[in-house]
Amino acid sequence: MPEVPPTTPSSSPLADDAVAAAEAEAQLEREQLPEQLRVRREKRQRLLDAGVEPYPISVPRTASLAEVREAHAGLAAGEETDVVVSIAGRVVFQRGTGKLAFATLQDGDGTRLQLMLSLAEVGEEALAAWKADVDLGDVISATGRVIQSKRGELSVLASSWTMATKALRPLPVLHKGTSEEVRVRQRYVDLIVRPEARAVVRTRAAVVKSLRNTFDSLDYLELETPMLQTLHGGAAARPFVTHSNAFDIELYLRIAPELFLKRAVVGGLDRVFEINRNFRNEGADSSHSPEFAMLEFYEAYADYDLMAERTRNLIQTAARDAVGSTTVLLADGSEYDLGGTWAQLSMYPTLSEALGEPITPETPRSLLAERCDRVGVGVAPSATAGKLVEELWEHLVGDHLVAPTFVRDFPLETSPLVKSHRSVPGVVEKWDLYVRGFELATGYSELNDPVVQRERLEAQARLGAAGDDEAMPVDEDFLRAMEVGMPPAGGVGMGIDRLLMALTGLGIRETILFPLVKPEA
RNA sequence: GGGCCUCUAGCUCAACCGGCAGAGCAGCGGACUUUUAAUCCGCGGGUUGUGGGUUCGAGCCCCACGGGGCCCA
Repeated sequence: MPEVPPTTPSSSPLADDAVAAAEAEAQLEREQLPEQLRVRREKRQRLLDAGVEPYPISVPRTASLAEVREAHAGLAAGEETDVVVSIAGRVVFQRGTGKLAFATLQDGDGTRLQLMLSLAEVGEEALAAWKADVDLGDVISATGRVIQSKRGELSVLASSWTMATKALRPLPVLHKGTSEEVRVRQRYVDLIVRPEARAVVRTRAAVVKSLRNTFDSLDYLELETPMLQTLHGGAAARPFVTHSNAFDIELYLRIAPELFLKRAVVGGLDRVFEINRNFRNEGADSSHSPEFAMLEFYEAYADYDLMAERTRNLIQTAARDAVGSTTVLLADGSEYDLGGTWAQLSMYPTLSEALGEPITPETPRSLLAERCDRVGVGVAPSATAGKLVEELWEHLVGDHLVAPTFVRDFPLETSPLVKSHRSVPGVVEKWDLYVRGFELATGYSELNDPVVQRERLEAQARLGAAGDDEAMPVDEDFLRAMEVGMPPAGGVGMGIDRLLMALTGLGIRETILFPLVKPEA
């Protein structure tokens, strides 16, 4: 985008000196470039000096590499056609003889096609220019007949070629991978050299498309609710804080869309979903990213049982749409079965079994803290009895769940937005879906009694005042919406990145195209 | 937050007990009209992540810091 140039000309000797010094420094920097980068810059300049544009606005292209492959499958070795095509692609592999050069071109979808340049067909000048100017990584365009080489490789035999984009940096060795650091820092390189990296992007897009299709078939509306919020609510998490210049107030990047989606349900939007980013100012590891894609959906007149069914349907349909089966192949080569109905178990009974003694919502905090100590779970002084139950359960049971499992009926204190259980006192109608030992989704029968909701949020606010920096503040506008009345409803939150992890067996940073990484030194 | 592993040429990696920093690919120059990680001849390419320390001598040992990965909390 062109900037308006400054109106004051920099003609003072001082400014000129500064400009000269900057130029000298830039020159020095160029000279200190590694040889391979310098050589490519020199080639670019040589092209310009010869009147050849290294970055033309457009180049001839009448067919993608895949289209050429499709239209000419099954030619015999040595067979030539009269079909002339113009193709373009990145040079990923080169072989040359004196009067004949071969290059492998790669298209954006990973399709490759061989290009041949023979002295007889392309001419002396164009062949010499090819050898002098083209490096691995350049994008080029070529026009010529489709033929099958003597060794049986489908090829375009060039009658002319032109530079499409001169690459100034060499590609990594094609037949090794990229290092883990290059993968996350330079995904653009990773995508060129590693087919698996391209596949993840496509799988992710297919999954999201499938989710949208499923929602569409259920008459759900897709909404977009605020990412910049004046209060952070809807989850137990530390928010990122930012500042609005226009309003001169602190704002939070959202930790969850929940409180706004529920306002929408109050307004009569009975079936709504949102797929968008959440931000949590917490640790980053192989299953947590500070920004992550979240799906939340709410349905009036549904409860947590129906929402569990909806969730299973969404995931199994996404698996079939994105990878072709509910039995998925993981990155380590093992298979994982997401098909059929999934196990359901209840938190307090399974924890009681694991500990060998009955644990109920009435079990005193002191006993739970002692059991945490015994099994090596760290206890924060501010943690409630319910929090300790969850910690113990995760440690003793959750981490070991391999097959997809719904864990039901959570402690009340840790679930301030969930309705109390219809028959079991002291617990709420909430489930977590565990897949391969991690939490993939959570579902509620949503709390809609505004008086109880106020009590729960005020209890949260007291925890916050006592130092719990994950506690929610009281959101008066949300409570006002609840007072207007939300129909009975079920709701679910599911991490999109985690869903990709479940379908592929990859770490979260491999499922996110451009994950947040620390700046290079 | 804690533990373990890792950082060497553009890329992927070597370098024995602390003793002249190397290979393949890539690059540069040359030969070659059917190659498929072509082949053959020749050449260049390094602040060993950063800063300290020990030592006659440090890529290697010690300390601190930074980046990445894995495991745990």
